[in-house]
Amino acid sequence: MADKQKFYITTAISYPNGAPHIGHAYEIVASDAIARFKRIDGYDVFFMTGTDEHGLKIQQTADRSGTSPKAFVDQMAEKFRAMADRLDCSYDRFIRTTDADHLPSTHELWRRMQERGDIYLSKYSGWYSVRDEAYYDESELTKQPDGSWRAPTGTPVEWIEEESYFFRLSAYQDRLLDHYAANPDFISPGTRRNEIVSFVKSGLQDLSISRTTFNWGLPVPGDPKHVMYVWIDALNNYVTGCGFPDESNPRWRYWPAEVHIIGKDIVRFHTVYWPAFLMSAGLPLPKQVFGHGFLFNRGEKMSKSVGNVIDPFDLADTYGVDQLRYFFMREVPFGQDGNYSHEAIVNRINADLANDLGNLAQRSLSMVAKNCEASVPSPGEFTQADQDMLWLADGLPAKARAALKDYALHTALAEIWSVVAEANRYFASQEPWTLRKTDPARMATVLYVTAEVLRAVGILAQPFVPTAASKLLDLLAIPPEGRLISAVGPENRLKAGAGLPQPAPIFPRYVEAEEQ
RNA sequence: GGCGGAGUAGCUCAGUUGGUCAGAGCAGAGGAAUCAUAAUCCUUGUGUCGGGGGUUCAAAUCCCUCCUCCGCUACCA
Repeated sequence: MADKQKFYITTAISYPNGAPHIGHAYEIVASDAIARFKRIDGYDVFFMTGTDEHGLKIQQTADRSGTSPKAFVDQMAEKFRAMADRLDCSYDRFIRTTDADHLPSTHELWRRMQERGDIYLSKYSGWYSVRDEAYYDESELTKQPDGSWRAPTGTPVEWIEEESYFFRLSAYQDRLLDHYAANPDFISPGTRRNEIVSFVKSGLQDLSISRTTFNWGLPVPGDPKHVMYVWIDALNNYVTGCGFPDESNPRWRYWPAEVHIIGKDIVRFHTVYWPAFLMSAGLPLPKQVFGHGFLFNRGEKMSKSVGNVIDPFDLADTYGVDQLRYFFMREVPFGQDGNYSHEAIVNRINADLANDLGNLAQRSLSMVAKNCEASVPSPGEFTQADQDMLWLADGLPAKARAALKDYALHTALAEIWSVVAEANRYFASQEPWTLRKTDPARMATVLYVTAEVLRAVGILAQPFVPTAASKLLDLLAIPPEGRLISAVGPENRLKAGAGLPQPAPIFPRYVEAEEQ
């Protein structure tokens, strides 16, 4: 296994200006499922997530709460890490842009871009709204009766000139377009790709990459009154995590990343700025950037004013971690926006998890426990129905891999659960409870086939519902080494006679509190 | 305004290169069974495939046009 293929996957690093919300949870859970899938599919996976801790807003929030920026982010980063842990996310590194190794790494990136001649000192000027912390184009402004100007948000603006370092982004327009053309999958899904191509074609301006108006950030090498502006600092985390610039670091081999999983709102930064920075620094580009959609609460964007902000910890407590993970990934086509509601989550939990899979495991394994001496039953000759059922289960790895190739997590789950549905049909049509009295040998075969299907389903379900899937595999007495995707299929069938533990439910039904 | 995407059963959506493509899941209705977490199985959809026009022997699937919704259109992440 020394020649395992590597797979490096990242989430965006979160800005810990406020508590983690459902969007953060969604992104990391999906990324985790991909990472877990690749691991059990034989890849050498490096999965990184973390927090982006510099910038004006953090500094201001820290000021407001009467603490230092560092103390503030220390506390906030812990919440994000705790969320990742609570959601069973198997990150290999939780990176923080305040980590000690991020400064030398980012300095080196800067130095290389500077060496390339892509960084120059100039003045950044424009209409700035202090309240919005944003610059606006003159065309966006409206004149007030008193002659002053207002931003589209209604806040006052003033003309600001600020010394700033610039990155020669304009020089990369053609190279970026060439790269998009040569690597059609670089930006995914396709609709995001269209937007970016169109944006780059419309022309690129150089990018302001330093600020002097605040100091909570990484200093610019050789000019410490400047701090590096967000994107240099933030995006660079992806190579810092691999040990950059130390190419002898054992993790350096993970770069370039196979995929950056990010929200659709930051696609541009990851598909225009980031590759341009890397080209400038002479580093290889990530293979793909995948922009997922957003989750809305009954069609409404989550916002504090509407009061529909949902705490991921509460969701996990209410529904269960596996259940929440399953809902996120099954309900929404990955890459598109989706909705969540209590009803939708409960429906998925009860219909798919408790009824379809949980109950299938329970009804079949309890028959095994009662009628087959609590061990894997001995199958007789397989009928056509048995064969068809087994073939469906055996075909799951190929289908799941095909779906994962495009990160179509919802499709992978649909494929797995279609086998579960077929297994319920098989079980009902074979009526093992009748065979128990009329033809016990045939009953054993049916139970064996069903157990085999559960084995395949359990293996494939691990990335999505890790705890429950592992419980299911425990019930089938599958050893750790038998839980890889490669173990699905005829070569590794359950061994008749192997002892099995007492079956126990793997997915409880969700019962409304008032009904209990 | 420009560029792009989408409008298919109550809901969420599949529908490759035009010819069982009019579908799936959920919800609803009826029935069967009782191994099981009152779970499961079977049966059940007359939908103008957004409107109109056109190409074709044949279009949800190609072309034109109109309507509606959405995304992007740079330094807020």
